[in-house]
Amino acid sequence: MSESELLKTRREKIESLKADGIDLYPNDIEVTSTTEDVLNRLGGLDNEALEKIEDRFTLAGRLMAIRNFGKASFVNIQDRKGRIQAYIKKNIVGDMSYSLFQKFDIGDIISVAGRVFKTKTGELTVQADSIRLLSKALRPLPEKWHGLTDIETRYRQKHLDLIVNPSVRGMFHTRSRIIRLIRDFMYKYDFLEVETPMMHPIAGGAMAKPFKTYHNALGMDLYLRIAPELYLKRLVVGGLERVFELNRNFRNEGVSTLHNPEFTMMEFYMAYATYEHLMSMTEELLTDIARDLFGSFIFSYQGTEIDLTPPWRKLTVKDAIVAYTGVDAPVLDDRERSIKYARDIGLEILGNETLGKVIMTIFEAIVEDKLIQPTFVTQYPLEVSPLSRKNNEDDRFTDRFELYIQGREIANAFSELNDPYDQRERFLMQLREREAGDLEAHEMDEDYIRALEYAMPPTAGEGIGIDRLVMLFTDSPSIRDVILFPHMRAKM
RNA sequence: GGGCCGUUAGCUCAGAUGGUAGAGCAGCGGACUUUUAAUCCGUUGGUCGCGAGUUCGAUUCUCGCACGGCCCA
Repeated sequence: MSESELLKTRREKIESLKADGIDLYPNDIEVTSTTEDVLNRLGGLDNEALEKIEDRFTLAGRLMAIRNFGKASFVNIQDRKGRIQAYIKKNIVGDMSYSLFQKFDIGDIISVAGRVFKTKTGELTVQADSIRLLSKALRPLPEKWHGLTDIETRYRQKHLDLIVNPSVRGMFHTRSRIIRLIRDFMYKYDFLEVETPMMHPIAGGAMAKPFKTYHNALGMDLYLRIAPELYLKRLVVGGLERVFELNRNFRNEGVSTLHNPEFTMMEFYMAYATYEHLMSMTEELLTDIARDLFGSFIFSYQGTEIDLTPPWRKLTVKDAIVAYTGVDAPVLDDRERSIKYARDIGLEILGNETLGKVIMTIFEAIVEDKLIQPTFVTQYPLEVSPLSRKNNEDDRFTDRFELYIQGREIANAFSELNDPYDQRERFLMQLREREAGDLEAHEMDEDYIRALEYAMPPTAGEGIGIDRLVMLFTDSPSIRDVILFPHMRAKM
Protein backbone atom coordinates (compact mmCIF):
# COMPACT_ATOMS: atom_id res chain seq x y z
CA MET A 1 0.00 0.00 0.00
CA SER A 2 1.57 3.28 -1.06
CA GLU A 3 1.40 6.22 1.29
CA SER A 4 -1.35 7.70 -0.79
CA GLU A 5 -3.34 4.52 -0.29
CA LEU A 6 -2.73 4.64 3.45
CA LEU A 7 -3.88 8.23 3.40
CA LYS A 8 -6.82 7.25 1.24
CA THR A 9 -7.92 4.65 3.77
CA ARG A 10 -7.77 7.26 6.51
CA ARG A 11 -9.62 9.80 4.41
CA GLU A 12 -12.40 7.32 3.72
CA LYS A 13 -12.60 6.63 7.43
CA ILE A 14 -12.89 10.34 8.09
CA GLU A 15 -15.62 10.72 5.49
CA SER A 16 -17.63 7.93 7.07
CA LEU A 17 -17.19 9.46 10.53
CA LYS A 18 -18.33 12.81 9.20
CA ALA A 19 -21.30 11.15 7.53
CA ASP A 20 -22.23 9.77 10.95
CA GLY A 21 -22.25 13.33 12.27
CA ILE A 22 -19.06 12.96 14.31
CA ASP A 23 -17.12 16.15 14.99
CA LEU A 24 -13.53 15.18 14.14
CA TYR A 25 -12.01 18.24 15.79
CA PRO A 26 -14.11 19.19 18.82
CA ASN A 27 -12.83 21.81 21.24
CA ASP A 28 -14.88 21.39 24.38
CA ILE A 29 -12.97 18.76 26.33
CA GLU A 30 -12.43 19.39 30.02
CA VAL A 31 -9.38 17.44 31.11
CA THR A 32 -9.21 16.82 34.84
CA SER A 33 -5.91 14.99 35.23
CA THR A 34 -2.66 14.03 33.65
CA THR A 35 -1.46 10.46 33.46
CA GLU A 36 1.07 11.38 36.12
CA ASP A 37 -1.60 12.72 38.48
CA VAL A 38 -3.52 9.47 38.34
CA LEU A 39 -0.51 7.17 38.59
CA ASN A 40 1.04 9.12 41.45
CA ARG A 41 -2.18 9.31 43.39
CA LEU A 42 -3.54 5.81 42.88
CA GLY A 43 -0.65 3.71 41.58
CA GLY A 44 0.13 2.36 45.03
CA LEU A 45 -3.37 1.14 45.85
CA ASP A 46 -4.82 -2.32 45.33
CA ASN A 47 -8.24 -3.03 43.83
CA GLU A 48 -9.94 -3.24 47.19
CA ALA A 49 -8.77 0.28 47.98
CA LEU A 50 -9.45 1.50 44.45
CA GLU A 51 -13.07 0.39 44.67
CA LYS A 52 -13.56 2.94 47.43
CA ILE A 53 -12.24 5.72 45.19
CA GLU A 54 -15.35 7.23 43.66
CA ASP A 55 -13.45 9.81 41.59
CA ARG A 56 -13.89 9.89 37.87
CA PHE A 57 -10.94 11.13 35.82
CA THR A 58 -10.90 12.65 32.36
CA LEU A 59 -7.59 12.32 30.56
CA ALA A 60 -6.60 13.29 27.06
CA GLY A 61 -3.66 12.48 24.87
CA ARG A 62 -2.38 10.59 21.89
CA LEU A 63 -3.58 7.05 21.27
CA MET A 64 -0.34 5.04 21.16
CA ALA A 65 -1.48 1.42 21.17
CA ILE A 66 -4.65 -0.61 20.78
CA ARG A 67 -5.08 -4.21 21.92
CA ASN A 68 -8.43 -5.33 20.68
CA PHE A 69 -10.41 -8.28 22.05
CA GLY A 70 -13.56 -7.88 20.08
CA LYS A 71 -16.02 -6.63 22.66
CA ALA A 72 -13.33 -4.97 24.77
CA SER A 73 -9.99 -3.30 24.15
CA PHE A 74 -6.97 -2.00 25.95
CA VAL A 75 -5.46 1.26 24.74
CA ASN A 76 -2.47 3.34 25.78
CA ILE A 77 -2.81 7.08 25.98
CA GLN A 78 0.18 9.37 26.09
CA ASP A 79 0.11 12.90 27.44
CA ARG A 80 2.88 15.34 28.33
CA LYS A 81 3.63 13.44 31.51
CA GLY A 82 3.65 9.86 30.28
CA ARG A 83 1.31 7.02 29.44
CA ILE A 84 -1.62 5.30 31.02
CA GLN A 85 -3.68 2.32 30.01
CA ALA A 86 -7.42 2.49 29.53
CA TYR A 87 -9.88 -0.40 29.21
CA ILE A 88 -12.76 0.12 26.81
CA LYS A 89 -15.65 -2.32 27.27
CA LYS A 90 -18.51 -2.40 24.84
CA ASN A 91 -21.13 -3.07 27.50
CA ILE A 92 -19.90 -0.07 29.51
CA VAL A 93 -19.35 2.61 26.86
CA GLY A 94 -22.30 1.38 24.78
CA ASP A 95 -22.64 0.06 21.26
CA MET A 96 -22.54 3.50 19.61
CA SER A 97 -19.34 4.62 21.32
CA TYR A 98 -17.72 1.25 20.84
CA SER A 99 -18.34 1.14 17.12
CA LEU A 100 -17.02 4.70 16.87
CA PHE A 101 -13.96 3.62 18.82
CA GLN A 102 -13.36 0.88 16.25
CA LYS A 103 -12.63 3.66 13.78
CA PHE A 104 -9.97 5.26 15.96
CA ASP A 105 -6.39 4.94 14.75
CA ILE A 106 -3.11 4.87 16.55
CA GLY A 107 -1.95 8.48 16.52
CA ASP A 108 -5.38 10.03 17.08
CA ILE A 109 -5.82 12.46 19.94
CA ILE A 110 -8.59 11.12 22.19
CA SER A 111 -9.95 11.43 25.67
CA VAL A 112 -11.14 8.79 28.07
CA ALA A 113 -13.09 9.25 31.26
CA GLY A 114 -13.86 6.86 34.04
CA ARG A 115 -12.85 5.35 37.35
CA VAL A 116 -9.62 3.53 37.93
CA PHE A 117 -8.86 -0.15 38.63
CA LYS A 118 -5.97 -2.55 38.45
CA THR A 119 -5.75 -5.38 35.95
CA LYS A 120 -4.71 -8.95 36.74
CA THR A 121 -1.15 -7.96 35.90
CA GLY A 122 -1.36 -5.08 38.37
CA GLU A 123 -1.43 -2.20 35.92
CA LEU A 124 -3.39 0.85 36.94
CA THR A 125 -6.02 1.31 34.25
CA VAL A 126 -8.81 3.74 33.49
CA GLN A 127 -12.09 1.87 33.16
CA ALA A 128 -13.53 4.06 30.43
CA ASP A 129 -17.20 4.92 30.71
CA SER A 130 -16.74 7.49 27.97
CA ILE A 131 -14.34 7.82 25.08
CA ARG A 132 -14.04 10.66 22.57
CA LEU A 133 -12.17 11.53 19.45
CA LEU A 134 -10.52 14.95 19.85
CA SER A 135 -8.36 15.17 16.74
CA LYS A 136 -8.06 12.69 13.90
CA ALA A 137 -4.63 11.60 12.60
CA LEU A 138 -4.24 11.25 8.86
CA ARG A 139 -0.75 9.79 8.84
CA PRO A 140 0.42 6.64 10.60
CA LEU A 141 2.97 6.78 13.40
CA PRO A 142 6.29 4.93 13.19
CA GLU A 143 6.32 1.32 14.29
CA LYS A 144 5.60 0.66 17.95
CA TRP A 145 8.51 -1.62 18.74
CA HIS A 146 11.54 -0.29 16.86
CA GLY A 147 10.11 3.22 16.75
CA LEU A 148 11.79 5.91 14.72
CA THR A 149 15.55 5.57 14.48
CA ASP A 150 16.40 7.13 11.14
CA ILE A 151 18.49 10.09 12.20
CA GLU A 152 17.54 12.23 9.26
CA THR A 153 13.79 11.78 9.78
CA ARG A 154 14.21 12.35 13.50
CA TYR A 155 15.84 15.75 12.91
CA ARG A 156 13.64 16.78 10.00
CA GLN A 157 10.36 15.71 11.62
CA LYS A 158 11.02 16.54 15.24
CA HIS A 159 7.33 16.17 16.10
CA LEU A 160 7.57 12.47 15.27
CA ASP A 161 10.74 12.07 17.28
CA LEU A 162 9.03 13.72 20.24
CA ILE A 163 5.91 11.57 19.94
CA VAL A 164 7.63 8.22 19.79
CA ASN A 165 10.93 8.69 21.62
CA PRO A 166 10.37 9.45 25.32
CA SER A 167 14.09 10.05 25.90
CA VAL A 168 13.94 12.95 23.44
CA ARG A 169 11.16 14.55 25.43
CA GLY A 170 13.15 13.90 28.59
CA MET A 171 16.22 15.57 27.13
CA PHE A 172 14.33 18.77 26.38
CA HIS A 173 12.88 18.78 29.87
CA THR A 174 16.40 18.55 31.22
CA ARG A 175 17.55 21.33 28.90
CA SER A 176 14.79 23.55 30.20
CA ARG A 177 15.69 22.67 33.76
CA ILE A 178 19.37 23.50 33.21
CA ILE A 179 18.45 26.88 31.75
CA ARG A 180 16.16 27.56 34.68
CA LEU A 181 18.94 26.66 37.12
CA ILE A 182 21.27 29.06 35.32
CA ARG A 183 18.73 31.88 35.54
CA ASP A 184 18.13 31.12 39.22
CA PHE A 185 21.87 31.27 39.80
CA MET A 186 22.23 34.61 38.05
CA TYR A 187 19.28 36.09 39.93
CA LYS A 188 20.78 34.85 43.17
CA TYR A 189 23.84 36.98 42.42
CA ASP A 190 21.68 40.01 41.61
CA PHE A 191 22.22 39.96 37.85
CA LEU A 192 19.74 41.71 35.59
CA GLU A 193 18.54 39.77 32.57
CA VAL A 194 18.56 41.90 29.43
CA GLU A 195 17.96 41.58 25.71
CA THR A 196 20.31 43.31 23.30
CA PRO A 197 20.10 43.51 19.50
CA MET A 198 20.20 40.41 17.36
CA MET A 199 20.95 42.55 14.31
CA HIS A 200 24.21 44.46 14.44
CA PRO A 201 25.63 47.08 12.09
CA ILE A 202 29.07 45.70 13.00
CA ALA A 203 29.38 42.03 13.86
CA GLY A 204 31.56 42.30 16.94
CA GLY A 205 32.31 40.68 20.26
CA ALA A 206 33.85 37.52 18.85
CA MET A 207 36.07 36.26 16.05
CA ALA A 208 33.68 34.62 13.59
CA LYS A 209 32.05 35.04 10.21
CA PRO A 210 28.58 36.59 10.42
CA PHE A 211 25.36 36.14 8.48
CA LYS A 212 24.46 39.24 6.53
CA THR A 213 21.05 40.76 5.97
CA TYR A 214 19.64 44.05 4.76
CA HIS A 215 17.23 46.57 6.22
CA ASN A 216 15.13 48.07 3.44
CA ALA A 217 13.79 51.19 5.15
CA LEU A 218 17.10 52.15 6.72
CA GLY A 219 18.96 51.16 3.59
CA MET A 220 21.71 49.47 5.53
CA ASP A 221 23.46 46.15 5.85
CA LEU A 222 22.98 44.37 9.14
CA TYR A 223 24.62 41.29 10.57
CA LEU A 224 23.09 38.64 12.78
CA ARG A 225 25.03 38.92 15.97
CA ILE A 226 28.01 36.68 16.57
CA ALA A 227 28.04 37.75 20.24
CA PRO A 228 26.21 40.26 22.46
CA GLU A 229 29.42 41.22 24.26
CA LEU A 230 29.90 44.81 23.14
CA TYR A 231 26.29 45.70 23.89
CA LEU A 232 26.35 44.12 27.31
CA LYS A 233 29.48 46.08 28.19
CA ARG A 234 27.78 49.30 27.04
CA LEU A 235 25.16 48.43 29.68
CA VAL A 236 27.87 48.11 32.30
CA VAL A 237 29.09 51.56 31.28
CA GLY A 238 25.48 52.64 31.72
CA GLY A 239 25.53 51.49 35.32
CA LEU A 240 23.88 48.08 35.00
CA GLU A 241 26.75 46.60 36.92
CA ARG A 242 25.60 42.99 36.70
CA VAL A 243 23.87 41.90 33.50
CA PHE A 244 23.32 38.69 31.65
CA GLU A 245 21.72 37.64 28.43
CA LEU A 246 20.75 34.08 27.61
CA ASN A 247 19.99 33.91 23.93
CA ARG A 248 21.03 32.96 20.43
CA ASN A 249 24.20 33.78 18.53
CA PHE A 250 24.70 33.16 14.83
CA ARG A 251 27.94 32.17 13.20
CA ASN A 252 28.35 31.45 9.53
CA GLU A 253 30.23 28.20 9.86
CA GLY A 254 29.72 24.61 8.85
CA VAL A 255 27.55 22.21 10.80
CA SER A 256 28.94 19.32 12.82
CA THR A 257 28.23 17.38 15.98
CA LEU A 258 29.54 20.44 17.86
CA HIS A 259 28.35 23.30 15.65
CA ASN A 260 24.95 24.64 14.70
CA PRO A 261 24.83 27.97 12.86
CA GLU A 262 22.60 29.35 15.59
CA PHE A 263 23.41 28.38 19.13
CA THR A 264 22.58 29.52 22.62
CA MET A 265 24.99 31.37 24.85
CA MET A 266 24.74 32.86 28.27
CA GLU A 267 26.93 35.92 28.56
CA PHE A 268 27.26 37.84 31.77
CA TYR A 269 29.23 40.87 32.91
CA MET A 270 30.08 41.70 36.46
CA ALA A 271 31.56 45.03 37.48
CA TYR A 272 34.33 45.02 40.11
CA ALA A 273 35.12 41.38 39.43
CA THR A 274 38.09 39.72 37.74
CA TYR A 275 38.39 36.61 35.62
CA GLU A 276 39.55 34.84 38.76
CA HIS A 277 36.25 35.56 40.48
CA LEU A 278 34.50 34.13 37.45
CA MET A 279 36.41 30.87 37.75
CA SER A 280 34.93 30.21 41.15
CA MET A 281 31.49 31.35 40.00
CA THR A 282 31.71 28.96 37.08
CA GLU A 283 32.66 26.11 39.38
CA GLU A 284 29.73 26.96 41.60
CA LEU A 285 27.26 27.19 38.72
CA LEU A 286 28.21 23.89 37.11
CA THR A 287 28.39 22.01 40.37
CA ASP A 288 24.98 23.42 41.31
CA ILE A 289 23.58 21.99 38.10
CA ALA A 290 25.29 18.64 38.57
CA ARG A 291 24.02 18.40 42.14
CA ASP A 292 20.49 19.16 40.99
CA LEU A 293 20.55 16.71 38.09
CA PHE A 294 22.60 13.85 39.49
CA GLY A 295 22.94 14.51 43.20
CA SER A 296 26.65 14.16 42.56
CA PHE A 297 29.60 15.98 41.03
CA ILE A 298 30.53 12.82 39.16
CA PHE A 299 28.67 11.69 36.08
CA SER A 300 29.28 9.91 32.85
CA TYR A 301 29.53 11.41 29.37
CA GLN A 302 29.63 8.94 26.47
CA GLY A 303 31.32 6.39 28.68
CA THR A 304 33.83 8.81 30.23
CA GLU A 305 33.59 9.70 33.89
CA ILE A 306 33.53 13.45 34.42
CA ASP A 307 34.33 14.74 37.90
CA LEU A 308 33.29 18.32 38.62
CA THR A 309 34.51 18.32 42.21
CA PRO A 310 36.17 21.71 42.75
CA PRO A 311 38.71 23.16 42.63
CA TRP A 312 39.30 22.51 38.96
CA ARG A 313 42.70 22.32 37.37
CA LYS A 314 44.18 25.60 36.17
CA LEU A 315 47.03 25.96 33.74
CA THR A 316 48.24 28.57 31.32
CA VAL A 317 48.12 28.06 27.58
CA LYS A 318 51.90 27.85 27.45
CA ASP A 319 52.19 25.45 30.38
CA ALA A 320 49.51 23.28 28.80
CA ILE A 321 51.42 23.07 25.53
CA VAL A 322 54.65 22.26 27.34
CA ALA A 323 52.89 19.63 29.44
CA TYR A 324 51.23 17.88 26.49
CA THR A 325 54.00 18.19 23.88
CA GLY A 326 57.21 18.27 25.86
CA VAL A 327 58.45 21.21 23.82
CA ASP A 328 61.03 23.46 25.49
CA ALA A 329 59.14 26.37 27.02
CA PRO A 330 61.42 29.07 25.52
CA VAL A 331 60.44 27.91 22.02
CA LEU A 332 56.98 29.34 22.67
CA ASP A 333 58.44 32.79 23.33
CA ASP A 334 59.97 32.92 19.88
CA ARG A 335 57.83 33.26 16.76
CA GLU A 336 60.27 31.70 14.30
CA ARG A 337 61.03 28.74 16.54
CA SER A 338 57.33 28.24 17.28
CA ILE A 339 56.49 28.23 13.58
CA LYS A 340 59.26 25.71 12.95
CA TYR A 341 58.01 23.55 15.78
CA ALA A 342 54.42 23.70 14.57
CA ARG A 343 55.48 22.67 11.10
CA ASP A 344 57.66 19.91 12.51
CA ILE A 345 54.61 18.35 14.16
CA GLY A 346 52.68 18.58 10.91
CA LEU A 347 50.58 21.69 11.40
CA GLU A 348 49.71 23.96 8.53
CA ILE A 349 51.29 27.38 9.06
CA LEU A 350 51.17 30.03 6.36
CA GLY A 351 54.11 31.91 7.79
CA ASN A 352 52.55 35.34 8.36
CA GLU A 353 50.82 34.39 11.62
CA THR A 354 51.56 36.20 14.84
CA LEU A 355 53.23 34.27 17.64
CA GLY A 356 49.96 34.21 19.56
CA LYS A 357 48.16 32.58 16.65
CA VAL A 358 50.86 29.99 16.19
CA ILE A 359 50.67 29.16 19.89
CA MET A 360 46.89 28.77 19.68
CA THR A 361 47.20 26.59 16.59
CA ILE A 362 49.49 24.27 18.49
CA PHE A 363 47.20 24.36 21.52
CA GLU A 364 44.09 23.52 19.53
CA ALA A 365 45.81 20.72 17.64
CA ILE A 366 47.57 19.03 20.53
CA VAL A 367 46.10 20.03 23.86
CA GLU A 368 42.38 20.76 23.50
CA ASP A 369 40.97 17.27 23.06
CA LYS A 370 43.05 15.94 25.95
CA LEU A 371 41.42 18.21 28.52
CA ILE A 372 38.76 15.76 29.64
CA GLN A 373 38.29 16.75 33.27
CA PRO A 374 37.29 20.36 33.89
CA THR A 375 40.26 22.59 33.27
CA PHE A 376 40.65 26.36 33.25
CA VAL A 377 43.16 27.31 30.60
CA THR A 378 44.43 30.82 31.32
CA GLN A 379 46.68 33.54 29.93
CA TYR A 380 45.67 33.66 26.28
CA PRO A 381 47.92 35.54 23.85
CA LEU A 382 47.09 39.20 23.34
CA GLU A 383 46.73 38.82 19.55
CA VAL A 384 43.79 36.43 19.83
CA SER A 385 42.10 38.34 22.69
CA PRO A 386 41.25 41.81 21.37
CA LEU A 387 38.71 42.56 24.11
CA SER A 388 40.60 41.22 27.12
CA ARG A 389 42.64 43.05 29.70
CA LYS A 390 46.41 42.67 29.53
CA ASN A 391 48.07 40.70 32.28
CA ASN A 392 49.92 42.93 34.74
CA GLU A 393 53.08 40.79 34.79
CA ASP A 394 53.34 39.93 31.09
CA ASP A 395 51.58 42.18 28.60
CA ARG A 396 51.92 39.62 25.79
CA PHE A 397 49.11 37.74 27.50
CA THR A 398 45.64 38.54 28.79
CA ASP A 399 43.67 37.86 31.97
CA ARG A 400 41.46 35.35 30.26
CA PHE A 401 40.42 31.75 30.67
CA GLU A 402 38.57 29.14 28.72
CA LEU A 403 36.95 26.22 30.47
CA TYR A 404 37.47 22.85 28.85
CA ILE A 405 35.54 19.70 29.67
CA GLN A 406 35.62 16.53 27.60
CA GLY A 407 38.02 18.25 25.19
CA ARG A 408 35.47 20.92 24.41
CA GLU A 409 35.36 24.63 25.05
CA ILE A 410 32.46 25.21 27.41
CA ALA A 411 33.12 28.77 28.58
CA ASN A 412 35.26 31.76 27.67
CA ALA A 413 35.86 34.58 30.12
CA PHE A 414 38.13 37.46 30.83
CA SER A 415 38.78 40.58 32.75
CA GLU A 416 37.45 43.18 30.36
CA LEU A 417 39.61 45.71 28.59
CA ASN A 418 38.22 49.05 29.76
CA ASP A 419 41.04 51.34 28.59
CA PRO A 420 39.65 53.02 25.45
CA TYR A 421 43.13 53.86 24.10
CA ASP A 422 44.27 50.27 24.45
CA GLN A 423 40.97 49.08 22.94
CA ARG A 424 41.54 51.24 19.87
CA GLU A 425 45.05 49.81 19.50
CA ARG A 426 43.63 46.28 19.71
CA PHE A 427 41.04 46.99 17.04
CA LEU A 428 43.76 48.45 14.82
CA MET A 429 45.82 45.31 15.39
CA GLN A 430 42.78 43.28 14.32
CA LEU A 431 42.32 45.42 11.21
CA ARG A 432 45.86 44.60 10.18
CA GLU A 433 45.02 40.91 10.63
CA ARG A 434 41.93 41.37 8.50
CA GLU A 435 43.96 43.06 5.78
CA ALA A 436 46.36 40.13 5.95
CA GLY A 437 43.43 37.90 5.04
CA ASP A 438 41.89 36.84 8.36
CA LEU A 439 38.14 37.13 7.74
CA GLU A 440 37.43 36.38 11.38
CA ALA A 441 39.52 39.26 12.75
CA HIS A 442 37.56 41.78 14.78
CA GLU A 443 36.30 44.96 13.14
CA MET A 444 36.81 48.50 14.36
CA ASP A 445 33.88 49.69 16.48
CA GLU A 446 34.15 53.44 17.11
CA ASP A 447 30.79 53.58 18.83
CA TYR A 448 31.93 51.01 21.37
CA ILE A 449 35.18 52.89 21.99
CA ARG A 450 33.20 56.05 22.59
CA ALA A 451 31.16 54.19 25.21
CA LEU A 452 34.38 53.10 26.92
CA GLU A 453 35.48 56.74 26.91
CA TYR A 454 32.71 57.42 29.43
CA ALA A 455 34.56 54.97 31.72
CA MET A 456 33.58 51.37 32.26
CA PRO A 457 34.21 50.04 35.75
CA PRO A 458 36.74 47.24 36.07
CA THR A 459 34.64 44.31 34.93
CA ALA A 460 34.86 40.64 34.14
CA GLY A 461 32.66 38.85 31.64
CA GLU A 462 31.99 35.32 30.54
CA GLY A 463 30.16 33.40 27.87
CA ILE A 464 28.93 29.88 28.45
CA GLY A 465 27.88 27.69 25.53
CA ILE A 466 24.52 26.38 26.63
CA ASP A 467 24.10 23.74 23.94
CA ARG A 468 27.45 22.13 24.72
CA LEU A 469 26.73 22.33 28.41
CA VAL A 470 23.40 20.58 27.87
CA MET A 471 25.11 17.94 25.72
CA LEU A 472 27.51 17.25 28.56
CA PHE A 473 24.81 17.02 31.22
CA THR A 474 22.44 14.91 29.11
CA ASP A 475 25.07 12.55 27.68
CA SER A 476 24.14 13.66 24.15
CA PRO A 477 26.69 12.88 21.43
CA SER A 478 25.56 15.58 18.99
CA ILE A 479 24.55 19.22 19.35
CA ARG A 480 21.61 18.29 17.12
CA ASP A 481 20.25 16.17 19.94
CA VAL A 482 19.91 19.18 22.22
CA ILE A 483 18.48 21.62 19.67
CA LEU A 484 14.82 21.22 18.76
CA PHE A 485 15.22 22.19 15.14
CA PRO A 486 18.85 21.78 14.09
CA HIS A 487 19.68 23.20 10.68
CA MET A 488 19.76 20.74 7.81
CA ARG A 489 20.34 21.10 4.11
CA ALA A 490 17.11 21.75 2.24
CA LYS A 491 15.83 18.56 0.70
CA MET A 492 14.18 18.68 -2.77
C1' G B 1 36.77 20.90 1.67
C1' G B 2 38.71 15.33 1.73
C1' G B 3 37.94 9.97 2.85
C1' C B 4 34.69 5.99 4.14
C1' C B 5 29.66 4.23 4.77
C1' G B 6 24.37 4.53 4.03
C1' U B 7 19.56 5.59 1.13
C1' U B 8 14.74 -1.09 -0.56
C1' A B 9 6.83 -0.88 1.82
C1' G B 10 4.18 4.19 6.50
C1' C B 11 8.23 2.32 10.34
C1' U B 12 12.39 -1.31 11.46
C1' C B 13 15.20 -4.27 8.40
C1' A B 14 16.48 -8.70 4.97
C1' G B 15 17.93 -9.79 -0.21
C1' A B 16 19.61 -10.98 -5.39
C1' U B 17 27.24 -12.82 -8.88
C1' G B 18 22.23 -8.53 -13.74
C1' G B 19 16.23 -11.71 -15.32
C1' U B 20 11.95 -5.46 -11.78
C1' A B 21 11.90 -7.99 -4.49
C1' G B 22 10.77 -10.31 1.08
C1' A B 23 9.82 -10.35 6.69
C1' G B 24 8.01 -8.15 11.24
C1' C B 25 5.14 -4.16 12.89
C1' A B 26 1.47 -0.64 11.01
C1' G B 27 -2.95 -0.95 7.46
C1' C B 28 -7.40 -3.77 5.60
C1' G B 29 -11.12 -8.19 6.53
C1' G B 30 -12.44 -11.94 10.27
C1' A B 31 -12.28 -14.48 15.61
C1' C B 32 -11.57 -13.06 20.65
C1' U B 33 -14.40 -9.11 27.47
C1' U B 34 -7.89 -8.45 32.01
C1' U B 35 -4.09 -7.47 27.40
C1' U B 36 0.49 -4.83 27.34
C1' A B 37 5.64 -6.22 21.14
C1' A B 38 -1.73 -9.48 23.01
C1' U B 39 -2.85 -13.92 20.11
C1' C B 40 -4.92 -16.61 15.81
C1' C B 41 -6.68 -16.85 10.39
C1' G B 42 -6.68 -14.23 5.80
C1' U B 43 -4.91 -10.02 2.95
C1' U B 44 -3.32 -5.15 0.44
C1' G B 45 0.95 -2.42 -0.19
C1' G B 46 7.27 -0.94 -3.74
C1' U B 47 9.55 4.51 -9.70
C1' C B 48 14.65 -0.56 -4.55
C1' G B 49 17.13 8.19 -3.31
C1' C B 50 17.66 10.96 -8.41
C1' G B 51 20.07 11.08 -13.36
C1' A B 52 23.10 9.00 -17.04
C1' G B 53 26.22 4.89 -18.96
C1' U B 54 27.23 -0.46 -19.97
C1' U B 55 23.73 -4.45 -21.29
C1' C B 56 18.93 -8.07 -24.90
C1' G B 57 17.61 -6.65 -19.87
C1' A B 58 19.88 -2.43 -14.18
C1' U B 59 16.92 -2.04 -8.04
C1' U B 60 21.82 -5.01 -8.46
C1' C B 61 27.62 -3.17 -12.27
C1' U B 62 30.05 1.91 -13.58
C1' C B 63 29.95 7.28 -13.33
C1' G B 64 27.69 11.72 -11.65
C1' C B 65 24.32 14.21 -8.34
C1' A B 66 21.24 14.85 -3.82
C1' C B 67 20.47 13.99 1.27
C1' G B 68 22.29 11.81 5.76
C1' G B 69 26.03 9.54 9.14
C1' C B 70 31.08 8.78 10.89
C1' C B 71 36.18 10.22 10.64
C1' C B 72 39.79 13.90 9.11
C1' A B 73 41.15 19.18 8.08
